[in-house]
Amino acid sequence: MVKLLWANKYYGMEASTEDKILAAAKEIFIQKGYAGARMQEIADRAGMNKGLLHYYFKNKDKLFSAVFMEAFRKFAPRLNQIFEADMPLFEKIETYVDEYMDILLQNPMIPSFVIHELNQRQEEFVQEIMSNKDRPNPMKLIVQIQSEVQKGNIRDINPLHLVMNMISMCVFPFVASPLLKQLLQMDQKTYLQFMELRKKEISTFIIESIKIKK
Amino acid sequence: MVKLLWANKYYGMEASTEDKILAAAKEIFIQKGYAGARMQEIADRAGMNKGLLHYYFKNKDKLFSAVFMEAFRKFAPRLNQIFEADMPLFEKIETYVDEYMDILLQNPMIPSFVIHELNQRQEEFVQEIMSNKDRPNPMKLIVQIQSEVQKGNIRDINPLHLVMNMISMCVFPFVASPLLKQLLQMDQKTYLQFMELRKKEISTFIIESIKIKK
DNA sequence: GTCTATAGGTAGATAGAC
DNA sequence: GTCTATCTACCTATAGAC
Repeated sequence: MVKLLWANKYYGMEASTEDKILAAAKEIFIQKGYAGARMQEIADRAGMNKGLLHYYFKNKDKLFSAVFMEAFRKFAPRLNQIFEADMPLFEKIETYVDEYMDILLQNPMIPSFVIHELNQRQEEFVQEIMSNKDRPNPMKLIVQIQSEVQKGNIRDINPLHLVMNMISMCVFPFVASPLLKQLLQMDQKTYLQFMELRKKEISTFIIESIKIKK
Repeated sequence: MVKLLWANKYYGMEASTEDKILAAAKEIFIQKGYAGARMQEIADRAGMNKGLLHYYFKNKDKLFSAVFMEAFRKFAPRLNQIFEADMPLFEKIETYVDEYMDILLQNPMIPSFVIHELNQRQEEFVQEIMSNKDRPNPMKLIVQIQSEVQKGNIRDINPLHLVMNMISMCVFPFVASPLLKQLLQMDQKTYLQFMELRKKEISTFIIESIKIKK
């Protein structure tokens, strides 16, 4: 029988064993990291026996890879679409921040997971991951910024730093959320509301910094 | 015999066993995290037997705590000094960015270590850490920004977001360095040079964003 | 204080019944 | 495909010699 991927989600069919494993593994790996995750805990979370994990994914490494690549690919496609869109710069910045923050609000723990696991591994591994076609690739945006600088439409700024600023201001509050929540004395709900308002703040902050003063 | 802490550093005396353990544990824990670190590997790095680690620090948890608290405290004191300094806002921003980036360049792996370990643990643990007198505390800076807004010396901006922007732009490039290095096709040395130049870029970026247009 | 040896527990992975 | 039982390796921690 050909399994339709969307069937489980849209028609209330019980998830396949493989999907249950992946869902459980995602939770545990993202929360505890590769080294801290236990196959037993993933099996418990999936409501099944440990042996089944090995039946479906052979070993911990392969199960982890499946989870990691899915997490890694969650961000790039939509962002690359924006990076490469044919759109005025200020509008593109606003769109980028809005959509990036939306994806982050829906997947708040993925960035720290991906970053930590990339930190753990050798440069060769990172190179392999980043040669994937689904990697983030801001080159088109960098060229567009350079062009706007040359035309005198924005102040003289190094495009690499501008892009790094954009990414940093969006992602860091999610990566460091336990620290920042405690620092600002906010609970989880308040912090998420704060992030929602932050979309507008970041866009304004960037545009005010680069626009030419009249 | 009273041991002088600076003796080992300034007079070339051989480091004490305890200091050797701490130095080795720092390397391993920061590189691999608590869950990924092995007592055996720390002992090997320190050039001694595993049993000695337990003799000096009782267990893995206590050794980790010693390393973690030292790492955590590395940043706060100097930054709090700047946060609370009696200094014009723009000058304070420049000083903050300069000095923060310097500490980061000297300790590039500590932020991802601290952030990951705080992510792993319960809110109670984070609260305990953050009630420490050596915690980062930007309250004075936030008040100062609010005051400058009210006086009309800078544009109307939410001080919490401004502070979050400052921290994000400084720290994130270190936390996500494997990813960003690969994205920008830089080797380690080039990336560090890029970070050195970034000091000026960040200060300018912030000040251009908040200053009143003439 | 420092070492070797080992206890005691837990992890990933496999074998084999159903 | 799914379960139980178990193997083997490894990890933390301790015991005890020197």
